[in-house]
Amino acid sequence: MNDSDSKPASRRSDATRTAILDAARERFAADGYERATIRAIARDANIDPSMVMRYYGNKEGLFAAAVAIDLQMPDLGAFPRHDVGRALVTHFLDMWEENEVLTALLRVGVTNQAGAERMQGIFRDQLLPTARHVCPDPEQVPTRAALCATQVLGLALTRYVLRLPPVVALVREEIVAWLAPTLQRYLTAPSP
Amino acid sequence: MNDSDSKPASRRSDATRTAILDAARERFAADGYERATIRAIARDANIDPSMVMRYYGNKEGLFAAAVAIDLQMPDLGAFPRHDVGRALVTHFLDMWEENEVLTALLRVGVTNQAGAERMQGIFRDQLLPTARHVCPDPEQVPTRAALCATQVLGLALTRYVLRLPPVVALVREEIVAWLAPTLQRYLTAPSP
DNA sequence: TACGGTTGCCAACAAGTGTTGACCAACAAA
DNA sequence: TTTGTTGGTCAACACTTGTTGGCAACCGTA
Repeated sequence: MNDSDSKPASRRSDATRTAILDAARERFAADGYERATIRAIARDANIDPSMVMRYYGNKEGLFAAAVAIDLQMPDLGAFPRHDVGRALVTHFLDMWEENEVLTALLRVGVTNQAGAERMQGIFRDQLLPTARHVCPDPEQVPTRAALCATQVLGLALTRYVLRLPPVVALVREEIVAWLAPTLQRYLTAPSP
Repeated sequence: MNDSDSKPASRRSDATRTAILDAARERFAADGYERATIRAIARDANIDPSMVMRYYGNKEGLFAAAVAIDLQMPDLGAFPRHDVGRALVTHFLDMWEENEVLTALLRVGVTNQAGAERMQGIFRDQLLPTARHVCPDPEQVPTRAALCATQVLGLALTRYVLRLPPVVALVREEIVAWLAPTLQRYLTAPSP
């Protein structure tokens, strides 16, 4: 342990490490925290369960390593003001459909305290700063960003987790057309 | 087992039975399906775990008995057409805050297949028929009801489960003021 | 009184969990 | 070669889970 930062220093076991992370992401996304067992993850990664412990300490450490979220929020200030709602929806749809990690975090956030706190952190560090660039009154930023979160997470919940049939049936363009005005209003409309 | 229906036929053990159900509701709401253990529920109800099995067969039976949801949906046709959005939000806020069962079902729906299917059933049998009374085009009813579900469940998720601070901080009037127009549009506005 | 059913507790089972330590094979540096 | 480090497996640990069957106390009825 001489290189404690900046240099990953490729190890011979890197393949195994990433195999574990991949399997973990998949299992956490499909089963949630409790039902995603270390044994099942190890089986998916074709290694022994004890390797998971060696490389990631314990189950919480594995989860922390597997689920690292970067929303890659765009600069909403760069869009025409009347278009930020649409920009937000499309961005979130992109994120969510290319990346099972978001579903994993949502599932875990519901059953696990640490997961819930992680979601709070992502909201605070990634969504809030973005909203700051479009909201008129800085004092209203948390409220408006929170309202956007309710709508976006509600869509993710019903579409990717609960799978309500009519929500699953919606095509991308419909979602954008319906949700964009909602987010637009939450972000920029005068406070009611 | 001679009275298989209609007459509850009060038993001496009724107090225990309802104590179990109460404890079960609380635990399912707080912990979700997997982490709400029968032992913990029995401890809360001050009885032996084996009693739970005797009265409710198994854990799934207990969940089915504990979580029976009646949304008590109002007849939206009785409201002025421009007011159905507001009526929906206030009704759901009432339901959700007086009744921990809804939070229980939401938590379980995320981690348990049977729970998810139960939510789909509630949507189909209780929300859909209500929406039918306000939507112009019957063909659009599922879509519009589904959109309402995304917003309402998103609020419940972020407020009662994830507890995002700015969502928790919202007072009832703010929620109504912000969400009513959204639901109103999802229900009655012309399809975009 | 005796008796059958109900209510309840206790102890145990089998299975599955996260986690640990002993042990072996391959490799790299000396 | 020898030595030390790394990657990996195996078997077991301590514990928790849902679930079961036996047994004692109580009840209303006959």
